[in-house]
Amino acid sequence: MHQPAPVPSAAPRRADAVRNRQAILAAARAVFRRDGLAAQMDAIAEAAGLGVGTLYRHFPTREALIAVLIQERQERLLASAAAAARLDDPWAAVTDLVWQLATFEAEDRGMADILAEQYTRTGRAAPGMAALLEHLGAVMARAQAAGAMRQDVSAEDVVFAVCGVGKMMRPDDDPGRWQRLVGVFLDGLRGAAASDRLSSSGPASASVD
Amino acid sequence: MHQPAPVPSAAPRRADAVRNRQAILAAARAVFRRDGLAAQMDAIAEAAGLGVGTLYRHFPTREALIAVLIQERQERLLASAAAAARLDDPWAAVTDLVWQLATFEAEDRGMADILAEQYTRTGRAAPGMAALLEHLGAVMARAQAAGAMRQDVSAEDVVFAVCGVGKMMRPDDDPGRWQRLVGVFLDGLRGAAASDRLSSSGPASASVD
Amino acid sequence: MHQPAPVPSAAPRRADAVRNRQAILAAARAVFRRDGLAAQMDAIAEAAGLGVGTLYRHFPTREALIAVLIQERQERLLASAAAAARLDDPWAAVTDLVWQLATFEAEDRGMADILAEQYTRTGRAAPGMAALLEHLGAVMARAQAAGAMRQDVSAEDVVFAVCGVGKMMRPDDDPGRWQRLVGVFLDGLRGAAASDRLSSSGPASASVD
Amino acid sequence: MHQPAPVPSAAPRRADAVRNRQAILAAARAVFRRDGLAAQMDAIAEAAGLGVGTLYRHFPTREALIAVLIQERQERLLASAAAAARLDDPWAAVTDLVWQLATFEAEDRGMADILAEQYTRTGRAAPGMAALLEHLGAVMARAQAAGAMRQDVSAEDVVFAVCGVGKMMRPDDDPGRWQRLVGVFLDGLRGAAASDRLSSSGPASASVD
DNA sequence: AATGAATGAGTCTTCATTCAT
DNA sequence: AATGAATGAAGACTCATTCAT
Repeated sequence: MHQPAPVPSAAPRRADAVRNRQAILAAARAVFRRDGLAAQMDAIAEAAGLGVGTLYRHFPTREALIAVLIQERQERLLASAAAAARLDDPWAAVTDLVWQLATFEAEDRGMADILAEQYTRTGRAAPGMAALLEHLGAVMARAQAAGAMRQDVSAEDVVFAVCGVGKMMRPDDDPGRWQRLVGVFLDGLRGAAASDRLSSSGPASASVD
Repeated sequence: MHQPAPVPSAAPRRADAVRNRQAILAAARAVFRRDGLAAQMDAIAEAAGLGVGTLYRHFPTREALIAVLIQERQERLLASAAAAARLDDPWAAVTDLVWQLATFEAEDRGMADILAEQYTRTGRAAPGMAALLEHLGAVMARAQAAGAMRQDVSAEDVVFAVCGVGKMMRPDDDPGRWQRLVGVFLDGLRGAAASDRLSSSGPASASVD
Repeated sequence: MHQPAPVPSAAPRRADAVRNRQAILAAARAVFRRDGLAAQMDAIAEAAGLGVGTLYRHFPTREALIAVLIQERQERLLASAAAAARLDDPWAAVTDLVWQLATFEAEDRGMADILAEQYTRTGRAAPGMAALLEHLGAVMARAQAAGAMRQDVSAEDVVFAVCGVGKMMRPDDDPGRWQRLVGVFLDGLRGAAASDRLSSSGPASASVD
Repeated sequence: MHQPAPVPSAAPRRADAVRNRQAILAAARAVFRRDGLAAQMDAIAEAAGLGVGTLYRHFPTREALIAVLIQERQERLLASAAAAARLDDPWAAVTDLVWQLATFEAEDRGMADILAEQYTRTGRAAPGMAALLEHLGAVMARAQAAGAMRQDVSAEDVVFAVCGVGKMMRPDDDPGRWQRLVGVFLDGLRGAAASDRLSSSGPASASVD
């Protein structure tokens, strides 16, 4: 049983490299959460206990680092989303997925900022977001078909709303607030379309550009 | 015997100055909307067709400019809020005020960003926000007393939610989306507390920090 | 008795113009004294109760204003210098002139700064300074011929020394200090050359570039 | 068994860094000497053959750079001052110290400018200056007690006078001038108080503000 | 491969000077 | 002739990124 001669490029000193990569990602999450999007590369490197050079060896660009951060987190989110989609009760699947998403945002507010920012602005987060929207879309379709959910909202709408809540969260806010608001939102989502209700008759004479 | 109108109060050399001040404010709104809070003074000056120096003559500081922007808009908002508070129907007063707020955010998305960002953080917008919260609080208390609205949400909660939607808006989004979402939110807000409902049972096993 | 038809260019509204020019010069003196050389044109204009534009009508340049300031003051100084030069006693003429110069510096420290700065750096103050040096030189020659003063110092040396004291003065210093030091300096100046004295044997082993 | 010299204390990556730090300090001295206090950071960086960023890495602020410059030089000065204070002859100790100070100013005229400017104003150079004044005060007290020096001058007076000379010096002046003037000053300082002498009778009718 | 020093374009802000009113 | 608003070239400082050790 021969081994492939120790290829120099492939995966040398994997232990170190992987450890460092993880350290950087962890530090980046922590620092972004603390300082917001304005966090500096040096701060992240220091938090990781590494030099900036090492950081740049792993991530060629600030943007690249952020992209990976998004990617990583989305993977976890997609897993929960997939799990939620497997629930039997159609409405329960929707609420579960929404709570997962909101909790995800609450767990890492800095990332939530980035996520929302990027999602709506550029398409950086698009691949993962597409998958999320697919799951959510499927689950919502099921609930809407079962008459358990308003017909006039899309998966994009729901993500938009939850990201909005996520963007408003601050590290030391009472988590009760976002939980209350997600509850309100889900309540509004349940039942028939809103067109027959007074409250959603829309902006009266508002001049919407 | 008419005089060539000796302008009464304080308006010296105002033909240009006032025009330029308005040009700067307009440009600032536009640029902040386009570039977010990161917008640069030079960009604003250029957008206004003026030199940076002129910009600094009118607003001594970046912060000062932003503050005035907030101030200006808030005055308009507070007027609508006061009007909404005068409506007879308790629930109508709530929905009207919420729609006013949301429309306000939609009209100037860049400013909405700034407002939301600052509102929760430093309180740069605090004075105006306090007045808004007062109006909203009064209106909500009336609706809640009438049993027309959930008891467990505060005025802050509502502003938080609407600002969240505002922060997500982008200049070329379909306004239908935010209108739909505000409608959903208002629906969720109506009626008794949600504690007896499944949907708002909260994050199941979520690890909320 | 006819008047020359109101020539437009020559000297129109002389009253205003002269008054303004004086106001500017007075303001400049005051402001330079207060803020040092860093004083701004706007500050001077404001102190004069005029717009910057008017200031620039009278003095095309910051430098020009300073030059005139120097000029003006030098004229006064030169008058005292000429008077001192007319004293009978040779040594008294020297001390009187030196005291005049030092007092001049003390009266307007901002100007003293400017004077010293300009004198040694550019030749801006040169014309007036030349006259001053001539007076001082004549007076010193007389004293030196009479054996009442060291032979090895020049008029430039003396001006240099007094300007040095002038540059060190601050608006709220005790005037006693500079008076004491000028006294010391004059004492050192009196009598025969210093080459035969221990104290002025010069820097021992100092490495003077 | 020799080791590859594990440098003992704290000197990581110092080959370049230390060299650059020295280059910056040297450049700063040169540029301040040439341009006075108005010297710009960019000019210093360029003179050092480095980018501005590097300059700011070593000295966080313009002020910090100046402070270090002062500090560095003062240490050398204080050493000479201490040495002068140890001389047996009281008057020789005074003259030696004064010559040291003057030579110090002459060696780095830019720094002399800064020193004098700051000495009387903010006290940026205060700590070192205090030590200098202490040495000088001790030495002067000794000389005055021995009747070798005027009683009515303080250590501050002497520093003031020498700084004045320092401020007037320009890079290409003949060093003979300042040496001559310091000699004159020391001559004036020697012997009894001047109150019985004509020359120091003070400004006759001068209007001292 | 890791380090952190170096880089320099870009940011906010100031101020002497110009110019429309 | 007076005014003060407008101008824009600097100046101090920051920070993502590169590179010598």
